[in-house]
Formats: sequence, structure tokens, C-alpha cells
Amino acid sequence: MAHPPDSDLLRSFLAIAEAGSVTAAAERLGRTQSAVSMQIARLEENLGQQLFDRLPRGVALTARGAQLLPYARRVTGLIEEAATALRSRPLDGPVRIGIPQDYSETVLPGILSAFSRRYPAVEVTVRLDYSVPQLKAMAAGELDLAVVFEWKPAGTKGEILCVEPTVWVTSDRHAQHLQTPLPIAVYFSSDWCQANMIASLDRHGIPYRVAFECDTVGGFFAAVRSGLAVVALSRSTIPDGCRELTLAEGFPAVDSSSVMLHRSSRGTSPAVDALAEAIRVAFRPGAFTEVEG
Amino acid sequence: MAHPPDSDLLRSFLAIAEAGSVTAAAERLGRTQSAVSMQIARLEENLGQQLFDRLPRGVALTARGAQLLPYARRVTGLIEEAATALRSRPLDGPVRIGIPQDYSETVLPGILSAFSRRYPAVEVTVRLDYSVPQLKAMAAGELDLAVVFEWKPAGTKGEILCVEPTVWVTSDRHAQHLQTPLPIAVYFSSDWCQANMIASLDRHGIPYRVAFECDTVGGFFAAVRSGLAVVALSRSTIPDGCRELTLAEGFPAVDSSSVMLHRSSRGTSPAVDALAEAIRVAFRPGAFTEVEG
DNA sequence: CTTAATGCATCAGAAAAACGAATAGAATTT
DNA sequence: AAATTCTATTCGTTTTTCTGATGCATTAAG
Repeated sequence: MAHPPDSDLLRSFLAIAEAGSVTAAAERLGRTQSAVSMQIARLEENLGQQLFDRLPRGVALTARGAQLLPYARRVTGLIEEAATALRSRPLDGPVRIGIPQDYSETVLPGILSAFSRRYPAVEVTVRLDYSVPQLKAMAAGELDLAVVFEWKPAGTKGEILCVEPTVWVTSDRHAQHLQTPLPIAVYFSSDWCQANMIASLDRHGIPYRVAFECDTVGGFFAAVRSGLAVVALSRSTIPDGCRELTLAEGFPAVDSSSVMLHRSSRGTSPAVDALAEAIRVAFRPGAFTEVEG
Repeated sequence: MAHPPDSDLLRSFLAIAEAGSVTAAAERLGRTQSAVSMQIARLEENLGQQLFDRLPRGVALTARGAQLLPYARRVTGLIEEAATALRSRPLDGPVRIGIPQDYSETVLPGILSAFSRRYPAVEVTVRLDYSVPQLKAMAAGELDLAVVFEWKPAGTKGEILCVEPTVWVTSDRHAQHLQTPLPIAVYFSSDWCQANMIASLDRHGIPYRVAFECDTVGGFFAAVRSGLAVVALSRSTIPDGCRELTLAEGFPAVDSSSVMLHRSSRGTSPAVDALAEAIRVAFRPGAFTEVEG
């Protein structure tokens, strides 16, 4: 049994797969074409499998090569992450962040796990709450950063992380969205339901009934997962096992909200800056959230 | 900015960290002590950080070294996994597996994701159901493999995957287990609740009331997560946000069940064998379930 | 049909890296 | 004080890997 292949070979493999050509990959890697060609030959021999089909113009992945691709991506990504984490100056100190409950199961775990791996000495405190009390807490000096939804586009200062529509969500396994009247879930204590959700249904002449009332997003998730009701959620917070209802099915977007990042006015620290940057990256469109143990 | 470090260096780093000594690691790696010593010096220079404290007797990880350790483990593990996946003969064909709902959120995702990465051409069909209909389906030729709970220790043939106690489970965030009478959840259509759960409570003189009835394990999860009831679950199926109730809190184990693997008598295939092996590994005690995207 | 161009594989020499054996140094044990 | 244990270092030597040049196959153009 041969030794396991080297990460350098995987890096070259990845470059070739992405460039579609040995020559182009070589340029990108700062090596000669012959060097890269030999590397890939070595890798293929090590694994005992042909990874590329040689075409007249460039190369193309074989089935086995496609199987290796995700591994190569993850390995090189991990090594890079490890290197930047280790090379960067260690930060420490407390950081207090407020974020909507909606993200507690989707983006938040990704942010926290990556951040705490990179800066293990930073003590992150998370506060899950709605926008208004979140900003109040920040004004009271209890938070360094706050991620909040805002429906009025301008108004406050703060940085726009992304703009997301609020959409109707149903379960993969149930068909609650086909019922008439439409069973919906609402919050006890938010007038946003009245103002936007119900207004949107009224506007489109969709009859509904309140089938579920609660005061936590967790309740919304449970309601939609169990097939009890249709719920309105920001697109990126749709939980597993559920899907967005499209316009073709007769469900318009409820509204469009901005996800905003607010920073405390009482000074900052390197740790706060770093977490703010991590949040920015996590919300950047196209950032696939990858949660790892 | 220096190049990212090489996986070979990480492998040596890992060996040293685990052996606690350069000399011992060198032996394990089949290299000389001087070679490994130079490798680690290169890695430290590459990262610009001291990774080990040199002790009179061996070496010990520094804080930065400890930070690198999980990366090194994952990188070497991934490369090894990639190599075995790529080197092994590709399998294909259908495999039909039956498994209790209980595992649909814990061990099952781990089994399926690892297996499908390794054998992407195998089409796995999963059937979630209780033991009796599962075995019926297998007898009818609808399943190749079935994982089932068995309470009578002997009786049938089949392979024991592990033996697990059924324990009472409560929520981290609620305190339903302190209520009197104890709120419990039961299945509609299983006499196991009567025979074991309730018998166990009676035996210990614990007063209870049925607070939740359903017919799916998903319902049990929802009941315990929301603080509605205490439920009895196999230890390895305890969902996030919940914890086992201990004897010290007055809750005895309900019973002990064997997790069994049954195979169809109508022949087998390499793909079935491979999945059976993957299941065996996943249930092997100490196998930490690692789910990845 | 010939000629140029593109792109991968291969070869030989050069450069770099890794290795093994021996040695030095530090700290501990006997 | 001597022996032991373990790491760092040094120095030839071997092995690996890279470069630059060349060969070969296929496509595009003249």
C-alpha cells in the first residue's frame, strides 16, 4: 500500500481541474508546465486511477477525478485556513454579539465555529433577540456588535450585510400550503406579522387562518417542519426539510429586508473587528456555509 | 507570504503531538529522528510560531500547537479517506436499507454522507420504520439490510452492532423532569411503552401523566426539545439541546436494547457488503460521528 | 496537403530537498 | 561524576523534484 498522496499534489490537481488545462494551471501555480504534468502523473500513479481525460485542447476530469475534487477542495481549504489562523496574531478578550434567532441554526454556527477555531482565546457571548431590544442593549453598552433586520431601507446608520426577501416556506414532506384557508404561523408580540405577512396575503386575496402562534423562531421551524402551518422566513434561514414557495405556486415574496450590522459607538477592539469581518464574509452572497465539528 | 505548509509536515506534527516525543514519532513514521526534527523546524518557521516546548524529556504542545492539532487531524484524516476512496474499486448498484427513525438525525447522516462520498455510484434507498415492519419488508425482499432494536437478547440470528441502554431524556433549557406528576411522551401504537417505560416508572414509584402522544420519533424530539415532556430514547439518539437524566436525579435506565444488523437471505452484493461494513464502523463504540457537507 | 499552433508527455541535466549517521548540548537519573 | 535520554545540528550522500528543451498528437489555417 502506497503512502497517502501529498497536499501539494492535490493543490495542483485542483488548479488543473479548475483551469481545465495543465498549462494554464502551471501558470497559476508559478511552476513549469512539465512540472505540473509530472505531478499529476505522480498523483494518478499513487491512486492507481486516471484522473483526467486528455483532450485535444486541455484536459477534462474523469469520473474518479470528479470524486476526488471535493476532497481536494476541502484539504487545500483547510490547510489554508490553518495557516492563516496560525500565522495571524492571536486575539483575545470578550466580544458580545447580538443576532436574530432566525440565524441561530443556519449562519450562526458557521460563524462561531470558524471564528473560534481561528481565535480560540476570544470569548464570544451571543444574545438572541429581536431587532429593537437588540439595539437597545447595544445603546446600553451590553453589546459590541448587532446583526438586525431592517425593513425601512435607510434611516439608521450601520452597514448593509445583504438584502434578502422574506418568503413563504412549506415542508418537503407535507403539503400545508395547499390547504384553504392557508394555515399560517404568527408571532404573539410583533406587529410585523400584521403589517407585512397578513398585508401581503390580503393584497393577493389569499384566505388564511392562524394555525400557530408563538414567540420564537424555533416555534416557526417546528410549525413548518411538522406540516402544521406555512411560515414566512428570510430566505437564508430556511431550515432543512423545508423549501421556499415560489411565485409560480401563487406565493409572492412577503417583503424585502436588509440584514444590517451595527457596531457599538463605545470604541472597538481587534477582536471585535475580526468578528465583524467574519460576519461580513458569512453574509457575503455565495458564501456557502460549511459547518464542521 | 509563505506558501501553505505541506500535509507531510502536518502528518509529522500530528505524530509528534500524539507520541509526545520526536524520537518516538520518528520511529512510528519510519524516519530518522533528525529528519522529523528538521520537518518540525520547517513547519514552525513556515507558520512563524513555536509549536512545541522542548522539555527535558520529550516535547509538549504550546498553545499555538494545540490550535493546530485539530486541523492536522482533519487534514490527514481527509487525505487518508480520499486515498482509500479513490483506490478502492468503484461499486455500484442499488442498496436498500431499513433503519429506525431514531437514527435519522444522528448516525444515519454520518453513515450516508461518508458512504456516498466513497461509493458515489451506489444508489442507497432508506426506509425509516419500526423493527417489526422492517423485518417484514426484508422477508418480502424489499430490503437488503435492516438495523433494528431488539429487547429479547437472543432469539433471532443477526449481528449485534452495539448494546445501548434506553434512558430518560430532558431538555437543557427546560426542567420538565422536575414536575410532579412527571410529564411523559408515549407512542400510540406500540406496546413497548406499556411494557418497559411505564413499567419502569411504576417499579420506581414515580408518578407520571401522559403529556404527549404521537407515532414518530420526530414527535418525541419535538416534545422533549420544547419542554413538554420527558421521553425515553436510546442513548445515542439523544438530540442536540437535550441530555440524559441520571440515576443521581432519580431516573433509572428504562431497559437495555441491542441494536442488530440483519441481512437479507436472498444473496448479497459488494455494495451491500460495503454498506454493512460502514454501518458496523458507525456503531462501533468510540466512533465519533462527524457529519460534513 | 502542407504549415503553423496548441497542448500534453517525456527526457536529461540542474537544483533543491530530504535523509542517515554521527556529534554536541542540556537536563535528568543513578 | 557517570550514564542516560532526548533534541538540535552538521555534513556528506541519496532521492526527489523542477526546469528547459524536445517529441508527438491534434486542430486550425494557408
